[in-house]
Formats: sequence, C-alpha cells, structure tokens
Amino acid sequence: MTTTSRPRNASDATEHDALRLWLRLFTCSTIIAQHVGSALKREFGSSLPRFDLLSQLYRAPDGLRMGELSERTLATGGNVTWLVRALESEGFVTRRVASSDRRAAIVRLTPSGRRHFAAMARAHERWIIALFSSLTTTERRTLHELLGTVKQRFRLPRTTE
Amino acid sequence: MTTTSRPRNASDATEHDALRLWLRLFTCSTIIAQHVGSALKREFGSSLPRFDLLSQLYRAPDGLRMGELSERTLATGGNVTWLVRALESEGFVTRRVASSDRRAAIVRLTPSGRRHFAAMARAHERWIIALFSSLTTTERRTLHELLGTVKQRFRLPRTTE
DNA sequence: TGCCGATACTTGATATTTGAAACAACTCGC
DNA sequence: GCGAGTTGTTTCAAATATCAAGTATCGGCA
Repeated sequence: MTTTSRPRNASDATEHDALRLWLRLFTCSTIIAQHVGSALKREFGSSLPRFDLLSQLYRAPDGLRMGELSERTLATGGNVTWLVRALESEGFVTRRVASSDRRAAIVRLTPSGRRHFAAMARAHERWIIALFSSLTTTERRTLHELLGTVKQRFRLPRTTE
Repeated sequence: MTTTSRPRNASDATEHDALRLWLRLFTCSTIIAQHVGSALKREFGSSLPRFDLLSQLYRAPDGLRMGELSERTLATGGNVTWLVRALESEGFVTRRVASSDRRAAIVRLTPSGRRHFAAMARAHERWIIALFSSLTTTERRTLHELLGTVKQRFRLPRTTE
C-alpha cells in the first residue's frame, strides 16, 4: 500500500484544515509552555501552574477564593488546593476563612509573594516577547482576535450534539 | 479602578500585546485539550497523549522508534516508554528490536490499534470541526499560517540571550 | 582487538494532576 | 428552627509526567 490516493470530496479539505489547525495550535502552545516552564524552574524554582496562580492573585488585591482560582487558572479544584498549600508553606500566599461564608477560603499574596511574582513576571515578559518577535504588531493582533473567536465558542451554551 | 492611566512608553504596548497573546493561546489550547481529552476518555477510555501517539504511528506504516515518538509527540522519553507499555498491553501496538540497531525499539500499530485509532479519529474530527466552525475557511488558514510563524521560531538556532 | 565517548532506551523515585467521594456550611421553603 | 438540596473545599487513590541515573549498544579509532 503505497501512496494511498483515496477519493476526496469538498468537505474533506475543511476537515483536514481544522485538524491541522488544532494540531498546530496544540504544538505551539505546548512548546512555549515547556520552554517557559523549564525556564521558570531553572531560574526561579517555580513552574507555569504556580506562575499562573500567582498572576491571578497579583491582579486581585483583595484575594480570591479557591473556586475562583480554579476557574481562572483552568486547574481542577484538587489541584488548586495542592498548589496553594505548597505556595503557603513557602510564604508566598496566605489563606483565611471568608467572613461572609465560612466554607470559603480567601487566598492572598504576601509581600514576599508579590516580590517573587514581580521578579518572575519581568523575566517571563522578556521570554514571551522574544518568542513572538517574529510577528508584526498587526499579525499579533490578528492572531489574538482569531483566537478570541475560538475561545468565544466555549462561553456559549452547549452546542447541539 | 476605572481606566487607570499610567504613563506608557512605546514598548509597553508590545509587551502587553505579547503577554495577552500568549495567555490566550495557552487558554485556547488548554480548553480544547481538556474538552477533547475528556471526550476521548468518556467515549473510548483513552486520552489525548495516547491519541497523539497512535496518530503518529498511524501515519508511519513502517513504525517509529521510541525516540522519534518522543520528539513528535512532545512527550519525554520516560513517558513514551510508559505509554507504549500500556498500549502494548492492550494490544494496540507492538515493539520489536530494530534489526539495524539493537538498542532501538520499533513500535508499530497492530490491526486492532489501527481500527481503534480510526474510530477515535472520526469522532475527534467531528469535535474539532465543531470547535472551529466559528471561523471561516480563510480565517482558519490565516490562523494556521500565523501559528506556523511562531512555531518556526523554535526550529531556528538558539536566539541570542 | 579493545577502549571511549555518544546514543537509545528503561528504570525508579518523585512530582503533579485528575476525578470522585466526603465534608461542612450555606440557603430556602416550610 | 428543620430538613433537603446546593455549594465551596478538601481528601484520597489512581493516572500520568518528569528527572536523573542506569543499562546496553554503537561507531570509530589507536
């Protein structure tokens, strides 16, 4: 069986289009994530999930609940519990019971955590800029918008299938 | 906090541009991966890494070495060993020592593995097409090309930093 | 030959992630 | 106030991933 040339129809192209696109999206994301992740580990003894979690807290001066962290970082609940415990033991975050709801825990950055994150963020920024430097500003914007459309798809109610 | 207008310089825009882009790229990829991964598990008792590995073998009728699998799937060596062992025990792949190099193992899809993958691929294709259906053909092509440029960056020799 | 530095892969210890079940604290209608 | 269902979080075991170190083989060369 050499060079299987099976018949193609019009939709075939679309299908392969979408598949190739997904493959490439996944590859790009994974490569960059590995790149950044290993750099974070090497230079800061950290990781991408930790960085991601800290960055959410950095933007939320009033702290966030575990559930909010879970949503925003795309990590599962159990994972957030685990990450926060580790970061807490290193003194980067604190937890306190919410006054309004005693089930909920509010997580905040400590001053030390804030400094730690700021340092990582600076380095992170440099790496990312370098990685995307092969695109023009316009291209970056286009890419951003197209991905926005894709992402949109997930906010909508379940598709009919 | 309403429209905090802090001083900006020219590079500021670029930086945030790149960061936001990376964040969105990562988010899109992760969401789709979770979506597809859980569907693969639910309907086929499989996972994205397994699917990925099988798809590489599907395209390589002559089989692939462990090392090649590792490169192509972006998984670490140890992980590939682990995955292949699992798939082998389920009868989806076989391993044999390469005749040319007794260190190397050549992995191939079994007929059963081929059928298994084909079934998953059909479903996978449907999901992906649905997920990207909010883009026009042209947009998909543009996205694909832009990501290609980004990916390119990693084939080049180390950047000066 | 016989040794040396690469290579291809596996192993084992450890780290991380997931998913489902378990808990405790909420809310609401009564 | 009292259950019944909800919600926010943790726990625990199983699945998966990583890293470093180990084993076997190779290719070449003195």
